[in-house]
Amino acid sequence: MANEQQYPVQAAGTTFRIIETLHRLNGAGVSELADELTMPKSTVHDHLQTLTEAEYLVNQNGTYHIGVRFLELGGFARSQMKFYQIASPEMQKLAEKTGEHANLLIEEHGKGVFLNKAKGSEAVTLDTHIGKRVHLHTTAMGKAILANYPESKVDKIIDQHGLPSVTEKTITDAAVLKAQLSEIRERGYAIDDEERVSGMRCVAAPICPTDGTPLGAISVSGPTNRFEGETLTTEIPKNVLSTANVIEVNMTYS
Amino acid sequence: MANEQQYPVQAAGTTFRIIETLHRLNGAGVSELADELTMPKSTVHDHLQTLTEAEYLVNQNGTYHIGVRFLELGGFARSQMKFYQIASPEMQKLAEKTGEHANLLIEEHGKGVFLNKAKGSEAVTLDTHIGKRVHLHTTAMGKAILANYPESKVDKIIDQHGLPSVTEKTITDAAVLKAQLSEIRERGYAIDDEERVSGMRCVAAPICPTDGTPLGAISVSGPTNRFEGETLTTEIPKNVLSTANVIEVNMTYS
DNA sequence: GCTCTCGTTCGGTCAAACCGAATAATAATT
DNA sequence: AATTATTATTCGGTTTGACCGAACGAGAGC
Repeated sequence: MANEQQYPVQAAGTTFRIIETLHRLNGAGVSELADELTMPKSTVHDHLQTLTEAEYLVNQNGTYHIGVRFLELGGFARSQMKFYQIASPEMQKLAEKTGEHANLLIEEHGKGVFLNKAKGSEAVTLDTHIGKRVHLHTTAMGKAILANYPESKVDKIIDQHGLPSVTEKTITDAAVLKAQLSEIRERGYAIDDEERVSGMRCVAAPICPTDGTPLGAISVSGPTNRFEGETLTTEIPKNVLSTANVIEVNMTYS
Repeated sequence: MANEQQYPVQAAGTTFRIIETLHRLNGAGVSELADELTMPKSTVHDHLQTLTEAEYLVNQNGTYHIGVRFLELGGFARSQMKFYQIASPEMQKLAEKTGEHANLLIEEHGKGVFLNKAKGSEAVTLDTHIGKRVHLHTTAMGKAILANYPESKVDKIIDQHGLPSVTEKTITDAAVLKAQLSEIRERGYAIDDEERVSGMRCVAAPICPTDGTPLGAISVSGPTNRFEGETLTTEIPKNVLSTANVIEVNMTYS
């Protein structure tokens, strides 16, 4: 992997590297960041200063943290999406009906981004916060989206992000993935069998109104012991597909 | 107002100016942005290129948009906040009990940031998306927070952001505001009477566990015709204060 | 009170941010 | 379809400011 990315504006690249490291470390001081990034302290300090003055970071007695200011940008971007507006209430109903977690995911730059989640009565606590980015091939929603992309786009995404494994059941082979994608395309829905989180299964359907390009996907997820047999193969898919259909219809008739 | 802000890393300042303009215009092309910012197209293009490659912007056939990638940063920052974790479910209950919108706001860099909102059965559609930033003096939640800050901090915030009016009822005089803050401090809750949005009233209580410094505030908001008489002066405040108290207790006993 | 570590400030230097101008691509108009 | 207008993109030079090392200050720990 090429380690040195070269953006047209290098300083902006540095700034975001710092932000991302701060995100990863969940807050840090100047020296800690400088060590982590093998950069001079003064440079890091310059950037932190700038970001704090611009009100994107907060300094809690020496430790810098990502500010909720970023929610303004992300939250606004999300609220502008027709798909999010229409799908959210339906997703809520789906969670209530099934008693499990319902999720909403879109693709951006070849990765999946959770736009929303709704908690059902039985739902277990999850690792997914809103905005979380995941590799598409590790989730049912991601696979549902990929299955409806042209193969060239799928190849591009695999090339861009690879197929890293996050559990022992994650699909790491392109051929295996593609075979499953064509299955999904025929069946209409996708299943994730502990491919992202051990002990969790997930059933997802893509949202593809008008033409073929999927706008995103919805899913229901829960522990393996409640996601098996008839429930997994019939009942849950039926509910997910039905909700997906309602969203598709609502999307076309604004 | 000083027009030329000078950050230690100017390029980062430029990048965020572009991002903020893109946010304000809700997407734009290179030329439009260059005009708006009176910058050369090539410079704007360099930054847009960088931001897109870094996956923070998306390019939809020529028009650049803020990506939901920012949700990852903001959403994570929020999810790490104990206050958010504890207050959210209580806020949900408050919305159900009152049938109106319940809101959660914290202060960051002298402005108010909406962390969450819960929709009651009767709730009208609102202009506030999650992450929205507002001037503290224009909302009941903001005033509830300010009322529990030391005067020096209040002065600093007024100095920093001023007291701009957004409706004809917005408080624009520092003396008037301070008088109201001391009232709020005694009474324990704050009221916003169409000071941010015409036709809307809001009742808020600060969350101040352990020591005096407020962590944020919760509120219930709705149309003026449902927020009057006994409801406004007794019933709603009772519910809001009770919820605030539950949150405070839960905060102290982790 | 001393030391060690961390955050911050300062000024020089050379890389790169910025810009103008030229080119390519797209949309609009006739 | 040809032409024009407008857009996005590329390219290379200039000079600014990003980057860095080193010195300074603040604070915690012993």
